[in-house]
Amino acid sequence: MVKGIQRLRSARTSESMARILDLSGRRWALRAVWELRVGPLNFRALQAACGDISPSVLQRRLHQLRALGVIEKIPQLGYRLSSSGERLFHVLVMLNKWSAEHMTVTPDSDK
Amino acid sequence: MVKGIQRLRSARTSESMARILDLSGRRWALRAVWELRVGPLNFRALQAACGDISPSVLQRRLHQLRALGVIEKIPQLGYRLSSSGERLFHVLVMLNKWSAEHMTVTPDSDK
DNA sequence: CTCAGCTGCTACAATAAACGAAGCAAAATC
DNA sequence: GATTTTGCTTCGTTTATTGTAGCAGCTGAG
Repeated sequence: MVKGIQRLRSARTSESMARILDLSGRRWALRAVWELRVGPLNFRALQAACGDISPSVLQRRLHQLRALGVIEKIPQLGYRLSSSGERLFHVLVMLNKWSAEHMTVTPDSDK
Repeated sequence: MVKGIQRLRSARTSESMARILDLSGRRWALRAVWELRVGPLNFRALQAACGDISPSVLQRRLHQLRALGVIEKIPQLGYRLSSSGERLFHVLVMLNKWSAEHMTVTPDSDK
């Protein structure tokens, strides 16, 4: 293996980037944000939108997303994206676009 | 709770979107892509870049990312982003931007 | 008012995923 | 040829996710 070359490039991952990448790496986190794109959803509707995920995980994710200010709980309607969440949603729109362009032909295996 | 309203809005999540959201929901998946932004990294360098994650998870993620055509293994240098991966990286650039703008002031709790 | 149904959650046992340390064979370097 | 580096694999432990059940509070119908 060519030596040294791996260490020369840098530009460290920022703290804030590491944080959302971490949250994103938890199951259903981004999916929940994505499902809220249509407008406020209550707990059970959101649960259903994500494909009937376990309420315990959903509850946990909602707490975490609220802690980050991505979503907010509103009295009569359940949960909705905050303005920060709306912007995160914009990113997901790009991800959606990407997925449409690059994941059409892959019924690939896992392992 | 206001009745019925939850069911009126729709626009289902596409299959392809559900797929990357699922992969994204696995730990270190996006982080690995992000770390490869600087250029090819070999296994151990990538492992280190992600903060010395477990090699077993990394190995699994690399397989999954390769299965999706996001990264590719190159003979002497290890792993690098494919052209598809580069585009996914563009999405992550936006996520990075978002994180810089919206995660500066939150040393928030989890649960 | 009363009752059934819906709601937001919580509890908990079971399964799956991630961790982390150790190690190994092959390739690169010395 | 010995040593180091590399890409993994294995495996026992910890942590996360699942799925089912259930409960207390609110809501709307009668």
